[in-house]
Amino acid sequence: MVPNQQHPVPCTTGRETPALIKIYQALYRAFGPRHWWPAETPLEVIVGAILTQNTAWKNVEKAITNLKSAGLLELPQLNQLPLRKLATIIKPAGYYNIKAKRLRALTEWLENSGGLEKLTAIPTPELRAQLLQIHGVGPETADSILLYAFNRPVFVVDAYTRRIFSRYGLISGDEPYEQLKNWLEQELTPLTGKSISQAVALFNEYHALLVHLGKTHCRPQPICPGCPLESD
DNA sequence: GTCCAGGGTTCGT
DNA sequence: ACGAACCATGGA
Repeated sequence: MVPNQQHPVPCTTGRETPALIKIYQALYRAFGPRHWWPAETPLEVIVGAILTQNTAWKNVEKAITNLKSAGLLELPQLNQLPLRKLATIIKPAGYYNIKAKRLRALTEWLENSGGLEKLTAIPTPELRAQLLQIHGVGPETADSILLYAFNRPVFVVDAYTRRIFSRYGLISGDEPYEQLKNWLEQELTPLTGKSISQAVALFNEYHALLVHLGKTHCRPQPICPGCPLESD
């Protein structure tokens, strides 16, 4: 993965600090940098993005370990591996039959596009549109890939994002995906200065922090005991 | 045994 | 444009 070099603290000169930034700052103070996405290469990010669909990350790690130790976490090898074998190898991640097909759809796209390097030249809206065409790639998976594999400034909306922001009254929680994504990007982008890489760094860290809060405090039923956001 | 996890597709209304 | 069933493993 590409590290986020710039410390993603937005400039909040003028006016009152927006709630979205106060939440971000509270999370960053409480948890520190999350160093997302936990992967060594963009391809590993992409594979992980499919494998983690509605699945605990712990199980994804086992599948990725299997792929690595078999030397299959490279584009040509992964794309040529028979679907039956691929499904067997990623079994711990669950839904292994559909996920094998989804991985294949992605690696075929990568091969037909001339590899990850060529795709770097494509503008974000077009790249996002191409990703959404791929079978098994929905909005959240596409945006995870755009942000964490291609370093594009998109906000990844997931269940934790909805749960946490709605619990604090910022949203109702049942808004359409695109609406939430656009709102978050429009609210946060003006606070990130002019550089795109700063927006990338903020979106990267913010999503990672939301997931960490969600996993540790913000499950569906129980209410957050000792939630870091309560003391602000 | 039941519920949930870093979703998406398909098929009903 | 929504709602529900479906996919499947492993941990709590």
